[in-house]
Amino acid sequence: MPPNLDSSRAASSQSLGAYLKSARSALGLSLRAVEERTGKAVTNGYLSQIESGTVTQPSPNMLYHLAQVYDLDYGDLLLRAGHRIPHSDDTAQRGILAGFPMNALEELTESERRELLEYIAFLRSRRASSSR
Amino acid sequence: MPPNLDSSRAASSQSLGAYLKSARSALGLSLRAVEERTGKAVTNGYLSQIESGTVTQPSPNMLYHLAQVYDLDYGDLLLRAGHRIPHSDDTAQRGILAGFPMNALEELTESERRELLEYIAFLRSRRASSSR
DNA sequence: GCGCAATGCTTGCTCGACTAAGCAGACTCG
DNA sequence: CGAGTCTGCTTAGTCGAGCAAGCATTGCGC
Repeated sequence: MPPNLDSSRAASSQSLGAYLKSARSALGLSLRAVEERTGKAVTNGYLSQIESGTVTQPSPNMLYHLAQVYDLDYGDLLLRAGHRIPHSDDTAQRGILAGFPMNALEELTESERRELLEYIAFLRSRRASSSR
Repeated sequence: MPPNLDSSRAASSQSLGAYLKSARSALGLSLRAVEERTGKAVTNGYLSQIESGTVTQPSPNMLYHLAQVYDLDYGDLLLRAGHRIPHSDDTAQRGILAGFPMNALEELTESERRELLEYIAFLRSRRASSSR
């Protein structure tokens, strides 16, 4: 559960780093553990910069990954980073979860899920080494 | 109301510039007129870059100003620019299905996704053969 | 014709997000 | 005592957003 759901008028920009740091230590995760769980989307060095305030306004995408790992409210993080968030009404957001048969995942056990994540990480790392 | 509310299956990255350009010409505004109405937040040169596709991912703040001037849906612009938007109703939760961070799936390519499905099939078959 | 303002557009530059690679220190195990 | 690993952290460098200032063209009134 996100400790803070207030959202309208968040605690401005200053606290983002500290907020994320406390969230991480609350989960007892190392910088590299977080990097791992974001699928390398957020590197440990960069996370260190965010927490120390060297980087003050991470991109929405970065914040999204962190929100997932820490189980925090994404919109709240956006606000803390100084981004505007859309006025809530409906909003579509349809095609984002690229057509993937999600029910295929539901039956998996914990350990299987973990294996799967490792496999995804493998896919990602394989691609990372080839392109770019 | 935004002239275009279709949005399910957002055409993502490529169309943002053209979309904004048509929105502007629909209002009969010049680049500098828009710059003026955003309070200089979006300069005419930069807007030209966005419309031509030279800049592909303007920051949320820029998009917000444009949404204001053109009277477009801010969240929709965010999506078209490739930003994630918060699931407003409640919490991130949505991103995790059965304890599985779906965000891990989103960046995969078609072929990778297919590989992944095969791997899931393998997990399932392995379990089936053991017992249960 | 000559200005002159307004149009869209380009271009050199700054600045900050972000990466990749490394660092020193703390800890464990042989 | 190493050798290895894990921790947080730093730093040189790349990349792209965003700006200031200019460009060429069009169209107006004189």
